[in-house]
Amino acid sequence: MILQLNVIRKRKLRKKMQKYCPQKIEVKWQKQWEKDNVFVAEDYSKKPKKYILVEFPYPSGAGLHVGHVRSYTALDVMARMYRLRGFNVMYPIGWDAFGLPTENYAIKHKIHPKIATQKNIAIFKKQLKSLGISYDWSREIDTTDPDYYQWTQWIFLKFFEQGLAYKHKMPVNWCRSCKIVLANEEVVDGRCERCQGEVEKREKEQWMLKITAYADRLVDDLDTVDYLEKIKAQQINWIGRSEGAEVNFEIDQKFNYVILHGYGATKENSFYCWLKAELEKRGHRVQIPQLPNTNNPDILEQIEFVKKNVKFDENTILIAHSLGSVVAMKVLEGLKRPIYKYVSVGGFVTPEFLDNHKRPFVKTFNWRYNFEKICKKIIKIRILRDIKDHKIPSEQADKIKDAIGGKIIDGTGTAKHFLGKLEPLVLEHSLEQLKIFTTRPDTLYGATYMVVAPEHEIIKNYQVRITNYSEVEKYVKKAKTKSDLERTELQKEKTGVEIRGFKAVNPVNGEKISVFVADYVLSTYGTGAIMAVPGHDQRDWDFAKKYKQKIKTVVQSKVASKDKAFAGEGIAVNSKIIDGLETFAAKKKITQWLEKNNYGRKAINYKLRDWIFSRQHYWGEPIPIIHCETCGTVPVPQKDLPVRLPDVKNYEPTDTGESPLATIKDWVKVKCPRCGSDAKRETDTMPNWAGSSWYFLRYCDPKNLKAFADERKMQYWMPVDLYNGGMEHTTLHLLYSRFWHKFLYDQGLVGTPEPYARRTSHGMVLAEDGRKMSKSFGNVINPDEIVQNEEGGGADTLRLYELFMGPFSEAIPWSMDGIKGIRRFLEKIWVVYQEKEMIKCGGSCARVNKSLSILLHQTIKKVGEDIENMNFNTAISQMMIFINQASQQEKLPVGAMKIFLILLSPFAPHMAEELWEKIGNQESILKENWPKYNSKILSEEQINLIIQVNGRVRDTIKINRGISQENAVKLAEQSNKVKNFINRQEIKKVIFVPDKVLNLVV
RNA sequence: GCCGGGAUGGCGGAAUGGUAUACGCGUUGGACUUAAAAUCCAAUGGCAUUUUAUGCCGUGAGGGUUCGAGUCCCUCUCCCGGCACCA
Repeated sequence: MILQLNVIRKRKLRKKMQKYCPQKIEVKWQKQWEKDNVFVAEDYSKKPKKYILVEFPYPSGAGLHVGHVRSYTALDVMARMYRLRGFNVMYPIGWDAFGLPTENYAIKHKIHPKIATQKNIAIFKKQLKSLGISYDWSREIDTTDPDYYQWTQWIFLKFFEQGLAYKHKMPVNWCRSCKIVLANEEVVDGRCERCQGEVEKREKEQWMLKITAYADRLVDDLDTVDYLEKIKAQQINWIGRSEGAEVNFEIDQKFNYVILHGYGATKENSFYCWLKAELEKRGHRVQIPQLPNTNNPDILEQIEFVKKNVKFDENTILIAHSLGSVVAMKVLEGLKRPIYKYVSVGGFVTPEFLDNHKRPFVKTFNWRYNFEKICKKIIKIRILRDIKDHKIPSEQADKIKDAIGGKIIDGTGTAKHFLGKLEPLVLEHSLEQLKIFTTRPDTLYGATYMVVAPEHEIIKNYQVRITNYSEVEKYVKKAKTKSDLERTELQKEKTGVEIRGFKAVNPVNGEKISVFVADYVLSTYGTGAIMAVPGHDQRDWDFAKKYKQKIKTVVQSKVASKDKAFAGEGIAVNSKIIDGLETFAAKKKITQWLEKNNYGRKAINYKLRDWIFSRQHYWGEPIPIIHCETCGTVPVPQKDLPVRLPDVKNYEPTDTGESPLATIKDWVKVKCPRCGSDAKRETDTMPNWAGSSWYFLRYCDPKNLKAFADERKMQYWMPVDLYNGGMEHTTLHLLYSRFWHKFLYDQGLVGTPEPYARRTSHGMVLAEDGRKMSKSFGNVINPDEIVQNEEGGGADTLRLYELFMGPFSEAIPWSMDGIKGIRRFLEKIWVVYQEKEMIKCGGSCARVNKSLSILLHQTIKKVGEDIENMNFNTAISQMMIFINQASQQEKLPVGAMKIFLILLSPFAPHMAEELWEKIGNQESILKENWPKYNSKILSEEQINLIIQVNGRVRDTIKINRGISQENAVKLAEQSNKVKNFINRQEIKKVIFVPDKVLNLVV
């Protein structure tokens, strides 16, 4: 009878039950949420803030990828949970829309990239909304919006003001097919990251950002943030800091030195005496003409004097201090044949001193030069600047460099204005030396030859001294025409040519050693020259064997081998001053020795290069700079920002490598903001990485017209509490944005040194065949297909599946069968909530169903903890366990089932809302609180105590938690199974882990 | 070569030093059905057995620590990711 009644009741319920139609309920709730503005983050709310961020997408024509969905839903689950836990959550989204794919699309289809971008954004937006992700759409940003990119330009100008954005002529990576300069980061295995085309080297003037100035802090500050270990490791690896020493090897050539003193100085005063002595000690010839009227100089008189009394030739090195540099330049101007080197020590070219009034000669001097002529008279130029100089403004060095070229060496004199009794910097640059970098200064005694890169300046500079120049030149030319790809592909066999005509001197033992040119030495790392220690470096060993150079052992090894270099650490041998020392101590001691004797110093080198910031393309932020013939490089004044991208007929880059902007004459032509004369705009644009380097700040205050973001708002929201993105951005975007943020921090514009408190990465979603999803393989899954599939899909199904497929940070192949399982799970929930009888439990669900209640609290605990640790897959498993048990009950306590819906709501928000409504709630589930678990209920669970004999499981007994060891042993001894194994032997030892295991050792 | 992370059923994967294989997929059997699909129930690491219950073996390989090891230590193999002639 009762049975029959149940059947009738069930049938009635079945009639009432609706089919699960995800499409219907999902759209319904999405509209509702939008209407109620439920996901808008409130500035300055009293609730604790939580800034959750995902990398904003590039709105490509291909639409949303299932990989995007994985990252976005994962963080959506977190955002939704934190809201339920009472946090003021900001979860924003926007568009990183400048860049090549859109430009290429524009070229192909003759559509303005702005229009293509807007179209793509609309598609992405629709797709994202169909997933029910709880973004705060009111903070949407677009990097291509002039209101946005004016601030990208503004920040660039800050870099420029601080000297961290500079123009530099350099060999750059040039992609032949994209016709674009690539950053080092965009070259993968010598090929263009985008088109796989070959990359060649071209000399070009480029805008650079001085990220190397932040290298140390970018490494060190990783200790202050919570990033996945592998992300930290990759960043450290990429920056590639190595500590070692710089060592100078003197060249064994003799030179004729001429020293021109400065204002008020004499031939005998200290500065020159020490230098003369040092140079003569080394066998060089030194002349110091005493300039006439040193306290009241007349420039013409001094020039005539020098011309008359000094003989210049191709071996002359001219060192001029202070006012001597003015005389020197004038003398050089009039020379017939070039000298070798000019060293300006605290020199200047225009009459701007810090103590102008004390200098009567300022007015009498002729300050006009013919720089072109001067340039032709010098092969090598060094400009030494004392950054603490009290007489000469530091811009003077830059002015000399602008006028005649050369290299500025910044340093501090032992006394101001390089007037000390021995100035190491002056000595170092007066001498002719090869500077090298090594991480193993302890092997210096084992250096038996040296190698310079084909690009090294010594080759050009020493043309007249190199006896086999044509052979060397041939090798260099060949090496330079090789692309990076060719150079690395042919790396097996090392090649090189000995440079004849001079030798280098090993400072520790005075040995004269040969210098080679070889392309296994890179011009871009260290100093472009190395000391070769074939005994302890495999590359040098290979080269030495081929070119028959000596191999010396200077570090003792236990694993001595005749056909391999020993590169490990050990005891120094055959190394006079460091013999017997361990590597670490040996390095320290020899470095100290080098420093003391002016042969070198401790040094740090980085693999990281400065960031090439120019692109010769249309679809990017114009670099806000104006070139004026009289004023030079002038920043666009802030009131003229943004520099808008003009419309152009043709988006293709020009064959000269200039941006298409260069073809718009009206746009390029502009008045100089400083002097008002005709000037030209910079036509290069910024790389794709610019806009994304600061976008997380703009979300704090997306509509601000007066600043990139309001200080107080940033104070409230920053730093980002959780930032998730792909591993592929670890060395590019992540590093760049940390760099920008640190720079802004130094400028006092943001409040924290690091932008992201925690950084995680999602694993890639692979295709079912285990390969990458790609159009060319035809294995791409479109999320729309899943969302719109009525029978087996829906947004909730897709969301859950993407999180259930495997550990969040690992790459997992897609599985259509896996989706089926998730949809079944959702259907099961649907059925449980409609078919089962819900019992009111008046505060205690445990009274209605104790075991389900215990399971519920286990589930509350596990789901909450798992979400925080991003173990979404196991959180979902736990919910499945709960539903499986619930589905086997006739009657369910309604309180427990409500709580379960709250747990489910971050994962399957639409279903949770719908069922929440169906079981009779008026208000949205979003207004609920995240449940807390009750540890008392958890402790009431009966557990299986494992009984082991000699460490092997023999039985389990059901017990209440908290059983004592005594009682446990008593119970165990009653078990027949256990008795058999004890077999009347004596129990020697009892190991008892409460509530887990009892081990009897016999 | 260097740096990181891995290796667990037929598959995706779970396991604070304490019952290895949770959860899902698949497979097999059963129920429902004229039938199929869907759904529901049950079984599902291997081997052995005159005791169907019990034993033994099992987390890439080999050693070790421990009452007890997928988990810790040492050696090695393979796979994935990053860097790479970086001195």
